[in-house]
Amino acid sequence: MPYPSKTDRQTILATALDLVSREGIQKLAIRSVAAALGLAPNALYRYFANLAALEAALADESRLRLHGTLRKAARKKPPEEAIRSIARAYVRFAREQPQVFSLTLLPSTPETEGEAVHVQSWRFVLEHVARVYGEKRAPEAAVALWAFLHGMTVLEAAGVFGDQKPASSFEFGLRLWLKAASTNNH
Amino acid sequence: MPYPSKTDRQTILATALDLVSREGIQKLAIRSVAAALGLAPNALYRYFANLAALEAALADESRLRLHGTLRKAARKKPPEEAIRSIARAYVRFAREQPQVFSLTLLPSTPETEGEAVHVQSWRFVLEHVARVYGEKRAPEAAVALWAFLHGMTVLEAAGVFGDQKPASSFEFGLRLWLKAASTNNH
DNA sequence: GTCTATAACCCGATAGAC
DNA sequence: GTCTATCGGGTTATAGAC
Repeated sequence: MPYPSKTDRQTILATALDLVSREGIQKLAIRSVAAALGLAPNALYRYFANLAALEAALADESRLRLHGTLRKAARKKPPEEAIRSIARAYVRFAREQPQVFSLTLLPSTPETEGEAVHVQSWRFVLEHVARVYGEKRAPEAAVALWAFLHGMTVLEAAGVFGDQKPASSFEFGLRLWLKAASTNNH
Repeated sequence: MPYPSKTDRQTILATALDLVSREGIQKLAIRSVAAALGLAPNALYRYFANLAALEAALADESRLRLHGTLRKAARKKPPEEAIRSIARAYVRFAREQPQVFSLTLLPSTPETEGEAVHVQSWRFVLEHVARVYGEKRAPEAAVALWAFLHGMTVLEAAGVFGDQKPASSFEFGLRLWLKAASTNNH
């Protein structure tokens, strides 16, 4: 009975993401995913054109998860507290799921069906930043904050801080950013 | 005449770094380096225990080059201008030699002969930051600045800004950081 | 110190049967 | 839609000759 499907796109994606989160992106391979699913390697080509397509889909999925985490962190919080919460959630996500987080900036699938997660997520952040920085300066402020947070996660993941978490530097940067918002905005 | 050396550690390192800067880290292999040198692959094992050791040495070398660039940028400049110059040099290095820059945070060779470049470079930055931020708050301020700059380079390299350079966000973040130094420090 | 040869793995992708 | 089998390529690392 070879005909009924043993798998589907979402199952493959979930399995692959699980594999990446445990073994790292460098262990991702058509063969390793197929083995984890108990399938022959070439079965996956029915769902993804090639390895690059699978990676792109994983990147989209990781962005989706990060976006969900940030949304949840900001829900129903006053402007400044929302920013603090988003910032903390971003760093925590990177810390707790480093391998998934590292997929976040990988190329996305070309097809722009509806609206890319990337765009959607960026608008979400922009709206929250605008609440404390004003519409006009929101883009620059948002990029600066994003860069700072992302840099912190990269440096930490690279081990430049040794064993101790750079909590004070995180607070330092965030406070600095928030202070500029409150003193400069009106 | 098989005995006279055809190569040495430094030549291998330079060739490998050249290869990485042109083809990217994923093309680095014992074989590819050997081919670029016109040697048999296993000749390299006389100089490096394995591929990981070669990579670690490359990471050290890339940090050395970055450090040299930053030193040159800061030379004989007044405190605040030195910071601006260092920041610009950091981003420019990442932009002009992205592949070499990406080696910068890779693991270093375990041997701690003398002082690791990493430590030396960090102290250099710290001294310059202390000149504008004071000794006490220098560590946190330096980490925050580093994270911001590094984040900017990573985001840019990932292509999140599309074609345009985020010059205004760079200025925004740097100005914010410098303003906090001048208003808070005395 | 470099050479040739090779062992022992890894991988993506395709062809053709069922 | 999944299977087996295979092509064609990659890699690290080692053995032994010179």
